[in-house]
Amino acid sequence: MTRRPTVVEVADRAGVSIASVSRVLNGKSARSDTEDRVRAAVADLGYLPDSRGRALKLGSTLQVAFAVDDVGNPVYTEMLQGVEEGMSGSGARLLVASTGHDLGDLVALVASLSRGYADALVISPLRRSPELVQALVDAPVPVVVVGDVGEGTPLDTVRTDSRQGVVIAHEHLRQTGRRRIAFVNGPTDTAPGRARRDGYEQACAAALSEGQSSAYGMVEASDFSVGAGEKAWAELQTRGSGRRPDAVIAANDLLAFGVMRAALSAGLRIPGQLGVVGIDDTQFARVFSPSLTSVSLGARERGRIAARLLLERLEAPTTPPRVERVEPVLVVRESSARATSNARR
Amino acid sequence: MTRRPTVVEVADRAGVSIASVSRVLNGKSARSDTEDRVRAAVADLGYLPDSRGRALKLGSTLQVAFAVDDVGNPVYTEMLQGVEEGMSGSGARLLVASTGHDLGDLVALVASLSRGYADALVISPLRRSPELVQALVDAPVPVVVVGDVGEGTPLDTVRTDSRQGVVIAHEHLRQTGRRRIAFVNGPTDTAPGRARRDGYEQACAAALSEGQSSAYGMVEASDFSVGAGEKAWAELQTRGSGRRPDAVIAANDLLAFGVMRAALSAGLRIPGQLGVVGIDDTQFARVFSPSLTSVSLGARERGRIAARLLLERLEAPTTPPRVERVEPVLVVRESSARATSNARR
DNA sequence: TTGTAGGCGTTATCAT
DNA sequence: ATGATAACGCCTACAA
Repeated sequence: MTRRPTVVEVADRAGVSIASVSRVLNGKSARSDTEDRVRAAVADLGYLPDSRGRALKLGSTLQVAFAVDDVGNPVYTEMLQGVEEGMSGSGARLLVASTGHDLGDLVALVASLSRGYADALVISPLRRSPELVQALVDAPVPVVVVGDVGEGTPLDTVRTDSRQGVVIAHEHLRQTGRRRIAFVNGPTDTAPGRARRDGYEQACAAALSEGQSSAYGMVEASDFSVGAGEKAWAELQTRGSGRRPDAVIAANDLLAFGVMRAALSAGLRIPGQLGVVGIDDTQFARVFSPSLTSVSLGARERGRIAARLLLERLEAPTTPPRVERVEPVLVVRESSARATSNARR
Repeated sequence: MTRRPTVVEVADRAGVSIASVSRVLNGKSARSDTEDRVRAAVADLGYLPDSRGRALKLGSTLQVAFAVDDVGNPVYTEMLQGVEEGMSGSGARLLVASTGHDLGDLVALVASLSRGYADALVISPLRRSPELVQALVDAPVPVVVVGDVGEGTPLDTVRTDSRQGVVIAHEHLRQTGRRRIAFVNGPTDTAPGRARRDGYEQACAAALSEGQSSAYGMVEASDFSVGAGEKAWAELQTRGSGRRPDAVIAANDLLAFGVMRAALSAGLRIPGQLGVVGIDDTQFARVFSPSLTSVSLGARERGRIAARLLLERLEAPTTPPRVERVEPVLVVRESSARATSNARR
């Protein structure tokens, strides 16, 4: 187990100076016989440039950090895959930080970027405190935010319109005949939670102005998980004016899965007695039985776009920040089919 | 946007030498007033040690690479979370490489570790070629393999017994009265594919020796995905001696979800007409409707153990390689309940 | 206890 | 076109 070769050994073996080795390896012009000898020496020794030396000298690491609240949520896995796709070919590696739910951790993470272990950051935060936004703006490396970070914040951003996503879901459910549409939201101290609540309120108001009363009420789950969705369903049972909702919009697919699981366990038929629509259109929405109608927010594409923005930002650090948008798209599946006559009790 | 401070600036401000700064920061003894002044300077300047300089000097990066075939498969997400848990507190960052399905990529990845961008590697390869095993053994950094890498390979390993997992699943299905048990396997050119096939054959043989004929046959899916599971179900329909299987063991949960989706779409009742058991016990097994009986292989725990082995290996590089085992555990849920009389046609 | 100086492996400047 | 040399930021003998 001998030490790894360095430029010095390569130079010795090729009979040239380390400067020539470096030049050849970095594609600067060199006499062809010099180049040949260097390449031969490199091949002989199995030399690979050390990324640590390189990082120190160049001040960049070819690493991008991806920070996310919960890698366990498939929507973030898909976003991760998008980022990976978007960066493939750039030679950059991906550093994944699942920050749990501690907001302080996130701020600390961003601050610690000034240790220089990543050239850039892609972050999709659930909660945005003023401190976090400030930390992102002040970050020592380029940052791309996937999500809502407030108008006018000078950061590259990939946005979608999840408020509108809820509106679309609501319209769809009304079109399938539902009139008592409940909303299972995530925590409203999160950006998506607020946006989606606004969407629900807007949709209910719109329905009312068309003479349709459709609001059943919102229940706020403790987080965006399956378990919280199950609890939210239970809570929904305790309220209500005697009548059950005939449809539920869930703020994301995990909550929707939880609602479906609880409702099906209680013996309800979906979509017969209960229509369900999720948000995110994660990979399991299609698979679940019944398959879940869901509003796609293009997680994978948002990841891809974030990566592209990042690469372009690294090329041109001074161009003004850009905002890219991905439109929500309703994907209709079984869980929201029109309640059939034989589904009536 | 001024440059980040370095030890030099800290030393200047504290009125000491850079050596003293370094010593204080690394917990070596120093006179208390020196220490105070250094700490004050550090705080004033918001100094954070540069990980690049540190990495070059110390020859280590505080980074661990985690390589996996498909981050889209929840079992690997869970393993990732386990690794993250196991490393928390070590201060190490996690570099995630989803290698797709190209084996050459994997070998290249391992080889590129000698660029020194990670101190260690946790890898859970689906396919193991002699080249890959050799690359792992020769890797310039400690490697922990989660999975089967062949007896006697001198590498830290976290194993489970997925062959036994299939046997357990088979026994369980027989106990619930099934007698025509099919096996939907993944590709048999993968290590898990082979182990699970062996388990199925062993289980069928054991049943036969007890006078129970239970073998329905194996179908090999093109990969370990939901879509492949759906196709495998279709293929299963084309064979068979007229009678349908009364149960399916799937080589992992994704395949099981695919089978369930296809079977339910075809109008079959689960578990009434078809019992289904998966492997991995991923987070959605509990959620699916009907919930999926699955053999847990402790993905998260294996990740945690891998991280522990790694940290211990970094402490003591010369101790002999170790093998840790996680036992398969059957988690019984709805999809394999005994076929009830009203479920008979 | 503290400071000086050297080196980790690389790239880049500046002579030649 | 090439080579000697100086950085990048950090840690750590070694000397004082």
